[in-house]
Amino acid sequence: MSIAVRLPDDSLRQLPDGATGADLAAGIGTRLLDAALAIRMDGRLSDLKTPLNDGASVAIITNKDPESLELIRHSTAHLLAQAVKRLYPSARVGIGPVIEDGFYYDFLVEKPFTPEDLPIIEAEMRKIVQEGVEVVHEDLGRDEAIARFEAMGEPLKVEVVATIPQGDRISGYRQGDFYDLCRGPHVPNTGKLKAFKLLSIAGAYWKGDERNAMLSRIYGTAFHSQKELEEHLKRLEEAKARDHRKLGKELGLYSFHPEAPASPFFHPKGTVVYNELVTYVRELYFKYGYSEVITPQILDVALWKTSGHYENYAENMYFTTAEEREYAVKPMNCPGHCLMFGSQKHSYRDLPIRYADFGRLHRYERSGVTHGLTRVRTFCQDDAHIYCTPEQIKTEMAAFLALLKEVYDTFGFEGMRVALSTRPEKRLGSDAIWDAGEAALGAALDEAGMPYTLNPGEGAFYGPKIEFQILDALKRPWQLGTLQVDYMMPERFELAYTMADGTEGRPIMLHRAVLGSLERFMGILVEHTAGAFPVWLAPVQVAILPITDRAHAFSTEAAARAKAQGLRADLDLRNESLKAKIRDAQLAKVPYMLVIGDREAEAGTVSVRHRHRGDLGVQSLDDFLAGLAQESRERCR
RNA sequence: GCCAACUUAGCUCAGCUGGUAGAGCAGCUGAUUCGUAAUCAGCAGGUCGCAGGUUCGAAUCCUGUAGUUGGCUCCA
Repeated sequence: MSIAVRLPDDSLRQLPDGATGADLAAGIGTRLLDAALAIRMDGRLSDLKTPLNDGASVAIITNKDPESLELIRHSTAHLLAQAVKRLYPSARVGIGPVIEDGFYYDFLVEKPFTPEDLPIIEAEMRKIVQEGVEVVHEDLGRDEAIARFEAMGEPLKVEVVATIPQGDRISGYRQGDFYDLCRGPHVPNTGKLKAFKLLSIAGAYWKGDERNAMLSRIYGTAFHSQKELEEHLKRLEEAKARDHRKLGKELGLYSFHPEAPASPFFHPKGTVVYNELVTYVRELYFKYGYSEVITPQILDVALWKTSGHYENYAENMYFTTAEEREYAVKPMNCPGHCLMFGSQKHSYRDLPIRYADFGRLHRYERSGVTHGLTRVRTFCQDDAHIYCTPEQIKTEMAAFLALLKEVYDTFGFEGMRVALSTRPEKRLGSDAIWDAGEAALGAALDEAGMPYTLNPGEGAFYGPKIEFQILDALKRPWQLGTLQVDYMMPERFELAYTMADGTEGRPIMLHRAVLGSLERFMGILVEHTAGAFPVWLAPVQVAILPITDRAHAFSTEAAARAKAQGLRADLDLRNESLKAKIRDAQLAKVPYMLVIGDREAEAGTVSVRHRHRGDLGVQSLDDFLAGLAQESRERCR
């Protein structure tokens, strides 16, 4: 008996019955057998030693195939578990999946791991690699699997087996003294795992649920080669160097204080950036027909009961009492806007009405989840609420998309992705209303030709939302903009407008933001630009550096003239060498430096240096200032 | 909130197993007047996050507390 399989180049190959992927690879060449990690049979990844089916299409997976990276990481996770079990026999294993840039494995241990354990575990892993332990697949019956893991004293694995749907195949893998429940596939031998590193320790709840036991998680990563691993570690370093918390401190932008946990203090330089962002958004509001409003910070709880926040959002709100009356600090602007809308009669001719509000919001976030500027307890949004008729949703949405694209283009954010978040468990309103809202957003996206993914259950309590995600300079994704339809709040506040036939209609409310929170946006922007803001945002746009005090008079004049044009100039009259002044300006990431010595002071010129492009030569002060003003005005990147 | 780690001068960090706190940079003073990433010298600066405890003695050990950091299912 023999079988035939089809190779990727469409050739057929005859093999004896029962032959495996390894046999196939060996038949083609010993070097291929050596490089082989797994096979893909009829589109499905499988172990190298899987028996081949007659007539199947089979490809040998090696390091060159993209799917092999995941394979290696998964097998490295197992290698980690094996090493841990050898070193700490009492440890119970949880799960060990592959994640974005590596893998993790969770363990139930009496004493959590410490960072000092990592090198020890890693050394044991290398030992197992040296041993070249064979990794063997085994099919298991459900009862057999449960019995086996019970016998092994692995309660978490037993629990996992119980969650595997009836009818699914259950399989285990043996590698020497270690046995694990796993879907696979895996590399055939631990000797194939060459480049890996354990990175960190973290506590993690079993199944991510805080009611469950806390496990000790070890994160690691693996690559095909040491070189790729090192490159990856270098990228991590780069990201660390751009960390907005570090740069914010170094550049004097903002600080945090225990007196106001997770609440930023913007220093003068950070405030310049912040205000420039607001100015920019204001200009766009003018262009796109928004009206800015100002609303109170603290409002009676009665309002929050009307809006539904009291029932659905109270755990994120701050409360306060005065004269025995209970108030809440606003976590959102929308209820205030509804009061304003409702205070006047509106005609269909007035709609849409777009209220924009930079009001300061406070939201209580659990202490463990705050993070620098990106997750804070007080912030402002470039927030606006659009009251419109049902027919106007589509045009409003199209206009919003145009606004969004304009803004993201200004900052150089690319790779926009869109997600539609649907009804959460905790919500207001009937299913019919949610059906309508989700359908309206979906249809609007379809009409705009924007592909999107679904985030089931991630919507706001008052309505579904669209979230817009971009990629920064390091290709990391960030969610910025959002657009939400809300039928509920107009209903609860009994908002109305007079329709053409004289009867009353209920407006639809759209919640939307482009930058999202200004605080968070600033953090993202610091990382995106590595702190080197474009001229229009730079706290100091030009540093004026006299070489000797003979040049002080002209330098002072240059600074005054820059200031007269609305430019932010810093005059460095310190008794320091030019080199030192340049170094300080470079470290402060000032876009332009003007070197002024005797020659320049004499001729009324400046020697221009750019923070990235270096010495740009001499030009007249007027020409330089005109160019700088233009670069700032046009918001060049 | 939970698990773990961290918290020493304005900043970045030393300070071994407990024996009365140190550097660089920044700051201040003075000298130097200099051409594209740090001129030199001197001075000053900390009740070691906070509160208890152990000890003859605590930055160091223990307990509590605050803040920060890494995480808390991209499902065997």
